[in-house]
Amino acid sequence: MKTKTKRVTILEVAKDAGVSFSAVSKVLRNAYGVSDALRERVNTSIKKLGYSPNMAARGLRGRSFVIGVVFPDMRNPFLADIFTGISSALQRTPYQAVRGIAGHSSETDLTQAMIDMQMDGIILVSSGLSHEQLTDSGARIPLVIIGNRPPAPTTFDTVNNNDEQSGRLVIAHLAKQGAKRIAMLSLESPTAMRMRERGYTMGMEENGSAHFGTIMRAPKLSRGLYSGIEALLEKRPEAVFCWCDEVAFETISHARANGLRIPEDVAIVGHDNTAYCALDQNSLTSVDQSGEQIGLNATKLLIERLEGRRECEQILLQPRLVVRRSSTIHA
Amino acid sequence: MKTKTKRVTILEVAKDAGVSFSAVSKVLRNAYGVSDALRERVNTSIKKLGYSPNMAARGLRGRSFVIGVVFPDMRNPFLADIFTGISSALQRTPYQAVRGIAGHSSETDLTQAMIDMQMDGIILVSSGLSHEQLTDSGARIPLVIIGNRPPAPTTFDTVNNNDEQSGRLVIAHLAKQGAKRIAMLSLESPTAMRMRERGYTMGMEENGSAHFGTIMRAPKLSRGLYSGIEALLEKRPEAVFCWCDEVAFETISHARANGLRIPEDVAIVGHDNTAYCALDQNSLTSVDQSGEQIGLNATKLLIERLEGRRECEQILLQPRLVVRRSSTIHA
DNA sequence: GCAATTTCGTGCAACCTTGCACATACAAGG
DNA sequence: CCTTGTATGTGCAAGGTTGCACGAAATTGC
Repeated sequence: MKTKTKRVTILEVAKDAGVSFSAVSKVLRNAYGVSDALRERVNTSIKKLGYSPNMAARGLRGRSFVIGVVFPDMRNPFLADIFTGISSALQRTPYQAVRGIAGHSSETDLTQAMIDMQMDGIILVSSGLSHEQLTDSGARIPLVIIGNRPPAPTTFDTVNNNDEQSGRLVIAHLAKQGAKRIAMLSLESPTAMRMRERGYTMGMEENGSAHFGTIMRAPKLSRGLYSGIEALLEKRPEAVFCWCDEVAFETISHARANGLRIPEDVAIVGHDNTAYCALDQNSLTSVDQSGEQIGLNATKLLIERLEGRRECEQILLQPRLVVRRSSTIHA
Repeated sequence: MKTKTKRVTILEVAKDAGVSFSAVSKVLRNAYGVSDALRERVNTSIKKLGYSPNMAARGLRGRSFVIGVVFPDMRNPFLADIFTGISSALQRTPYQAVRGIAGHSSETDLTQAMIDMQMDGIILVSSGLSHEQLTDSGARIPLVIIGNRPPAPTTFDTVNNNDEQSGRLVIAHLAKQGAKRIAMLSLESPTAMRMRERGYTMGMEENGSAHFGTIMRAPKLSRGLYSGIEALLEKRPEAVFCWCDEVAFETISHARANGLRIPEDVAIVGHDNTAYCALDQNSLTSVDQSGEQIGLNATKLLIERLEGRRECEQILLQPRLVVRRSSTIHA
């Protein structure tokens, strides 16, 4: 009953094919010095026995061909877009992706765990880690950071949306429609938010309404925000710029519950242009930062790193505003 | 420049502590036969050198203490609830969780990859694999299935919502309000959906409106559904029961866009009671199947398995209807 | 005080793979 | 026919850990 089905190893394949196990290894790695005949024979045996290499053993010796992706949570659908990009970039490569979610275990723990599992490299999304911690991690393992733009990284690559531009786009759009009292709901942690706030502030200054510069920060994406939104709406802003769509949806909900019309009483703008924005009940204006592009680029950078690049690289992508009813004050 | 910072190994810890490396291993595994003094000394060295065991090497020999979780996609927030449950169940155990997303790579590939990575066990969520495939996988590695209820599993455990009950709850609720023409939007793949459909059908029969039993199935959660929803709404059902909240939100969007009032013209009910249901713009009636409980139970079962249990176990959780405005026809 | 038992540590094989150094065979060049 | 070269395959160490078998010392029993 306890048929703990022994794994088929490279050795058994070798025996079956009647060659040395080194030869099998060569075929697997398609290394130099194997005749077509041998390759054929080995491949047949592999298929016959249903062999697949043990990643742990492989990782112990050289590369594991597994890369880790660390997300801050799994509730934000924008992260799904990023992952789509990562997956498709990995499509024609020998690499596999594995994901971890911070939030429960800490980000440092998770990163360490991934190093322990012999991952070849890590993509860290919207990390709350300090510049110092990132530098440290980057020294230990090839690292690409998404959504966090420290001044001058020396040990890792970054891919970011131009968050400053995001903020300015939104404010410019709202200002053009006459809005002056524009509030922002932001987030404490990733430094990308600081950039977005900067864009907001600059936009407000250009707009001549710097006096209303109201930024409210939450520690992280969570339900607890509600009370903050309540308080914010009581100040009666003409518009609210939310750091992500999910918060914007909540803001819409709250505005409606308080009898405010959208966009007449309060215009609302989100960020990320996730799928739900297009739903009629939301019809949310949002800044599109193609998550897929971001994921794609990050993966490209990481693979380049793994192939040997040593200098750091930074990619900045340009956002694009998608206007919908939630901010179309004058229809 | 290429300071590929060598990992600290168990050997260096041993040297630092002035003991054999086997002794260090004993401390790590807190095995029998270590004095407090030695334990102390080793732990100090571990901390001093910042040592952490190499999981790959560990996995090569015995258990890796990593379990894999396979999700069908990462867009459904209900999965986040499940993961929360899994994480908290893992909290006080030595196990770590790692996640993979099917959809790009196939589920079988992913499962195989996890076996290759020496994971100790796997939790498979809403898998589309056949009973046969599951049985096969279960024979190779400890396996718990969530959201898929094959007749009589022999090699794996299952945790499920009572989906039949879900369907009946919904129909009973709608029927009580006088609805007769109730449609259902379902999904092809996991067998759990068949159960939910069964509940719907039984409910419709009890309700005396079996003649309208309209079930529309999509291959998987995706945008493409839209056309199907259009067609369905044209049949003018009094209510639509959607297999998950996301589809319900889309249905709401479509109904609104077509000038239908909710719930007067068409009532809408979702499933999973995800966070967005409570938003004012959705206010979606939904069946609550505590994802957290499901994740918790699945993890418990898996750990029991890893600790040696051999008989299969099946857990069935009872759902609960949460009524909101989207189905409150007579306010 | 000697044997028996317990407690604490050490030695070493095994896990499965990679990748280099090496052996063999066969062809071509002189 | 011997030398050199190339193509193909084999042998083996190494990688970091676990866990068992085994010594050595300390404790106990009588």
